[in-house]
Amino acid sequence: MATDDLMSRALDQLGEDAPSVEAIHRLADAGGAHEPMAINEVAELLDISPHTLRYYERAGLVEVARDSHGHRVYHSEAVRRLVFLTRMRLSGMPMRDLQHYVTLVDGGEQTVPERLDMLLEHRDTIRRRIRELTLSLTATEYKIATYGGATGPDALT
Amino acid sequence: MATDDLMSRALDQLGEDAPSVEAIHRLADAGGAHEPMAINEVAELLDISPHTLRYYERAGLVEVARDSHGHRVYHSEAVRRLVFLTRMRLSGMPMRDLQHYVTLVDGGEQTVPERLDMLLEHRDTIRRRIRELTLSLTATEYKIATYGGATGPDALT
DNA sequence: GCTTGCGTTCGAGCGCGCTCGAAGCCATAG
DNA sequence: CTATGGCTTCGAGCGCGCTCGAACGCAAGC
Repeated sequence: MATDDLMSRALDQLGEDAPSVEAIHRLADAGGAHEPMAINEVAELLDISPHTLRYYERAGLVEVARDSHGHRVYHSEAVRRLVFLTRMRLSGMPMRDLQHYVTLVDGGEQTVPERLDMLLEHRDTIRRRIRELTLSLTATEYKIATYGGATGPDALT
Repeated sequence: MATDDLMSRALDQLGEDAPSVEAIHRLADAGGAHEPMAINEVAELLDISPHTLRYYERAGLVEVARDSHGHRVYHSEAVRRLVFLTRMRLSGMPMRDLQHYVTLVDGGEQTVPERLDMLLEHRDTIRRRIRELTLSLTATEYKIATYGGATGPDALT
């Protein structure tokens, strides 16, 4: 009984925003070439503030070129890296780990195995988190469904 | 193609830990009666520290009785509330909101509609977060799968 | 020529959610 | 009888990830 509920709910979550299309679109974005961009454009693209972009640069996550006026110019390589970084941040990877990751990237091909390890571990972390949230979702929906029955089986107040 | 992948992955997430059983178990826990418990027992039950339990109490989230020595005694009502609170915290509800929620509970039956509103909104927040994480998971798995092809379509470095 | 506006650097500050330390009380073990 | 250990209160401190403010530069528009 509950298993079916959980299954259909999971499918609802995946279905509600036509996510496969969006996912493909984002992946395409990540791989595509960009014209050099100004900080505000990148900020809007990634939905973060220019402050945060400067912060990431200070933190050593990405190198950004300057134009003749000292203004930041984000080339496609920087943009692609930032797309990756913001996705990792959004999914909960700590700054620390991202800093370590980029030092690995700078370390060349021989660090590929360790980079893969990090990604595999992060994948598992995301999966755990999704399961955790799915449980909380189930509990919340249960409480919503049974609310008002103070004498009922909820009493979860 | 991608849709099928996403579906089966979602089902995997739900299936990996026999979650329906666990969910039912937790819900049962939440509704069941407990003997009065000491702070350490509650901490272990909820997998949080005694420090955090005292902090929640100071924050006004729960009232806890004392024994003759001034030590905390968690009756089943307090435990049930803490089960709920920690589940909400785990799923990302801010302390602020929980504080507001418990003041509503203290406000009596007439606050039930607002409480329900909060739960509905939180449910939507959890759903959004799950979708967000599912997207990041897809991207991470894609990167893992295509890693090493520096000339390939990934270039997500 | 001056204002407006967007960029720059740097360090400091903030909001959140804990987490800890100091000082003290009480009870049981040796 | 004393020491050990676990509880108490209280306020302070911390780690994270931004977020902001001050002081300044340059360039296009009126």
